[in-house]
Amino acid sequence: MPHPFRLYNTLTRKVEDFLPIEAGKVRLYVCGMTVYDHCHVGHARAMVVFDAFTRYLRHRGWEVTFVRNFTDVDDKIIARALEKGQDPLAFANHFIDEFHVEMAELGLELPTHEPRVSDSMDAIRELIETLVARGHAYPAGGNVWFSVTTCEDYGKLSNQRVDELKSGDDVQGKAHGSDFALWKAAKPGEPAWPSRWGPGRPGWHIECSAMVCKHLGETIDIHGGGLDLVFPHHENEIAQSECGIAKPYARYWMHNGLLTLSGGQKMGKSLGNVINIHTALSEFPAEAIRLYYLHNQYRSPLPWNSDALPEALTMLSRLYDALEKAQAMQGDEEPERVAKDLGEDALAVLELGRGFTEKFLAACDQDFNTAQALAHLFELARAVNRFAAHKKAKKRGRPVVTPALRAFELLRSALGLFTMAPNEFHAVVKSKRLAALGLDRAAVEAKLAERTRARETKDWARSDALRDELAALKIEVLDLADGVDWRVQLD
RNA sequence: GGUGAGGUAGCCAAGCGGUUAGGCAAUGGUUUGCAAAACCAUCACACGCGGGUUCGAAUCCCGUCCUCACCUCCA
Repeated sequence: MPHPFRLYNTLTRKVEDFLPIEAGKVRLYVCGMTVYDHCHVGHARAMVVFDAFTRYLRHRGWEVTFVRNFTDVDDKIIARALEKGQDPLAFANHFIDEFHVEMAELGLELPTHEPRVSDSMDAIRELIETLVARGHAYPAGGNVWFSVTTCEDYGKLSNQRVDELKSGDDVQGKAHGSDFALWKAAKPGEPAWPSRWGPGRPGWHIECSAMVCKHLGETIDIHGGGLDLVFPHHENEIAQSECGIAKPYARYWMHNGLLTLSGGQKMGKSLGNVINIHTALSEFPAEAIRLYYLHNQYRSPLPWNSDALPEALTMLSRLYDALEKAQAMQGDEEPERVAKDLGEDALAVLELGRGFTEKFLAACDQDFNTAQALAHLFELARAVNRFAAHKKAKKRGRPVVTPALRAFELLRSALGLFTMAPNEFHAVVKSKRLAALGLDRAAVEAKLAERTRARETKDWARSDALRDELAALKIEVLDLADGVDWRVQLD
């Protein structure tokens, strides 16, 4: 039996108990990319949030059907492709392929379905025909427009009133300034699909309505996307679908907050202030990026600056260090006995570990509050580190740290973090940071080896000089109890 | 102008009527050949401002000042 949870619903502006249409099942649709450019770190937030949310739901026992579309037929795609002398669909496909590679690298699971506009023409035309037949849409000069004034509760998601909207582009043939295109007549040289209104292509909003219906049914449980899609995109989807099928479209609307720059201004393609996810992934491990997104509540704006990823990596490294220490512990006694013998710190890590699952999932159950859920993990990690300083922890500590190890496993299955072994993680960090600074690994390791030789003969002057040289290259040397390690500075 | 979100210690950020959230930075300490990492302590009895309700408010109510987003393509 799946576990209940609560979710903020943009439609009602309240956190509500989630009630599924069909017991045990969640039908989730999330607006994906319009593929005319690279995926940036703002898009990636939405992708990671809904990937993590899906993992959490499945962990909680829900059967999730997750659909995320690609908009591969669109004005901007066509304009950009023709500018470069390329076929628009091939141009879009190129970015879809890149998106898949980057999302795999980011550690995303594939959605159940990834429909494309170009594959959904039948469903789109069918819905438009229904809307025309029902009097909610009208053809004019090869275009088909949706008539917002025929939709009684138009504006219910964004609380807009038709008569107060600034009127959009003044296109000939439109009956009302806020009417929007369902079908656009093709101009010469543009890709076109046949229809009873003449050759053309779908408008932006109709595709999602059609794909939702085709893959998930007439009414779905949760519709997600970025907060910037509330109006007009999601508002228009509701209008089209509810006028077309005369049933509610989506029961819960879940919107992720946007990435913001200094001063709170949002990051967006139109503002030209974006960082591609490819760039971030080349310099930081995927899980550091994931932690950056998930350490904030998904609805809050998330500030982006040059410290964001270094800070997230610092946090993640500390957590992996705790995991590594816990994994290194041995022993197979009764946990209570070990806790009794080794003192307060052992007892603390045992108790925090045992209480973790409940606290972690309770936070996720309350509007997917990963910020609070992760705070519990930091408490646990500190307890592990504190206990690890005990001189008998390594030999006998395993039993008291076993619940903590399970906590890290829970993070992997419920949020997609800690999917690597700690040594693997450290290796990834090193290679990405070296690449980010353009450093040569062999040269660094040669200097380190030379320094180790100097230390063996207690030639501290030489050893420290080499450490300074490495520091100048932004390499920090760590002399550990069982050898030498190093890392690349983050500032 | 319309609609919505928000203002929490140096910075970021949970909480939303009564128990130290958490992170990052900084400073001191333990440790170390010296460092780094880790741990401990401090910064932190903080909640835009002014009233009110309450035994009790960051949390509720009224007023007020700011910030951001959407209303045009945007995750």
